[in-house]
Amino acid sequence: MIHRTSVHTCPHQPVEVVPYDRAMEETAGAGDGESRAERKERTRRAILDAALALAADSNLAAISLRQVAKQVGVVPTAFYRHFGSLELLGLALVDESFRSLRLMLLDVWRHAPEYRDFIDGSLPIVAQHVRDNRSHYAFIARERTAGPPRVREAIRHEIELITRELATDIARSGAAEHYSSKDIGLLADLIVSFVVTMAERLVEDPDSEERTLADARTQLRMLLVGALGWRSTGRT
Amino acid sequence: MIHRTSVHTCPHQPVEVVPYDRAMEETAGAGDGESRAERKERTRRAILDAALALAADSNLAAISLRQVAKQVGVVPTAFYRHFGSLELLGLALVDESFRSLRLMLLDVWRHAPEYRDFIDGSLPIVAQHVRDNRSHYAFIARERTAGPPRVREAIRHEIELITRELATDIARSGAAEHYSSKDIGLLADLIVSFVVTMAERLVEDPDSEERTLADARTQLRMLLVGALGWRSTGRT
DNA sequence: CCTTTGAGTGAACGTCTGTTCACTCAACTA
DNA sequence: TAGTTGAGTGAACAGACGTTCACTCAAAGG
Repeated sequence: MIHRTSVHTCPHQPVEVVPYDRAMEETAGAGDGESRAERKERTRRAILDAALALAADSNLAAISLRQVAKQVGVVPTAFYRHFGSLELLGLALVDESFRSLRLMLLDVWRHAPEYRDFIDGSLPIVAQHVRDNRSHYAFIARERTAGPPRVREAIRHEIELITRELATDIARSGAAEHYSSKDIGLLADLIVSFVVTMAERLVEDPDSEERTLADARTQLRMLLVGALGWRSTGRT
Repeated sequence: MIHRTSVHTCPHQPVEVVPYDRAMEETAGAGDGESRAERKERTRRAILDAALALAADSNLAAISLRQVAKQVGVVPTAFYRHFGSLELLGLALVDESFRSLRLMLLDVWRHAPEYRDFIDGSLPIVAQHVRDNRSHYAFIARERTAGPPRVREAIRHEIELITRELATDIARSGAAEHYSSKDIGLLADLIVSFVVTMAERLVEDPDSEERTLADARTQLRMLLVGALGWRSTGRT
């Protein structure tokens, strides 16, 4: 583990997550009509958020169950009531991230039947979504290559699903009529890979969003204008 | 930290690195003509290799100085004689990885003046290099997004240098005569990003190398045939 | 030859780790 | 209303962590 300070005592630097303040709730009404399930869900959320925030400074494999618990304001053992391990927590975060992402993509595909619209209309929507869910995208970007094997696998699978969906969408749009279905898949993969790279950059350097986006637009146009003029050599 | 076992005692699973066996050397001749500097360099190498092997199971931020020392067969304090911290060790690994990578690229560019040669001739060379230096590529792929900030920055910078070099090479080759210099830079970035993605896949799933390579060749052809027919709109 | 150097040692420190266990006590259910 | 359930508690454990310090003792250098 790499410490940020060179001293023994790690000063427990404050993270953005608001600690789960049990005292406050109890003084302010002694259980103001909050059901058991609601309270459990609230703690679960607090754990997810705390893990997301703590992992942001390094990564999932480098944080500890106890750090998460302290951040949430709960005793370490309470963690096990919600997740069997940090790895399972990671899988939950993958799930959560991609659920939101898929909803966004549905919206994108509804509004972009043509590839030109795709470039000018969709990229900003993706960028907006990255901006609104930075910590989730940062998590995906990191754990995609550095996470525990099962987490990596889960992310890889989700991205593959999206790629397949894009492929059927390209086929349906008729923008690549002369492509074999295999080559449509490769084109979709090319586009998704590119967008993943772009998202990584938006996450890493949010201040350059405008420039990153402008460059990406040009690059995507190079890629598509070219690729769609290309002639597939395979059959079906 | 995420443990691979659910028990207290971590059984210290063996890694491929041969432990630095001090006893053997001393019994076998009591210093068989090895200079002080040579011995130091040998320990340094052993530390680098041990860190590379240990990080392969998770990542740099998740391994400990003590694990590395145990793997090398040396007492924890000895580590400090070679590196001030795990982060500095990481920077050394970045340096080492890219030194080898740059030599390979020099070779590629010398043999590929035309873009068609680039696709059919260069991709296999890159793939070969990934195969021969898997642990280094795996390290770069992971730490590029999940490493300590300074390590991430170092990797980003190295990749940027390579991109610039490719851009001047494209310009010199005259393959994109109608491109503005800025757009040549964007094209180079597009190609490098693509190759990085391909390298990540070769690392993650070495058994599918042949298929990954064939797909990448098709995709790169889509990208280049298209992009080089594209018309730049900016001015120099 | 005698001195200096510096890679590697080994004990010690205070802290943090994952996991166990028996427990409390408010919300739910019958 | 009495009984069950289960989220959260708090102590305890054995071990791993980074870092310090004074040390050894062979190679290097005068």
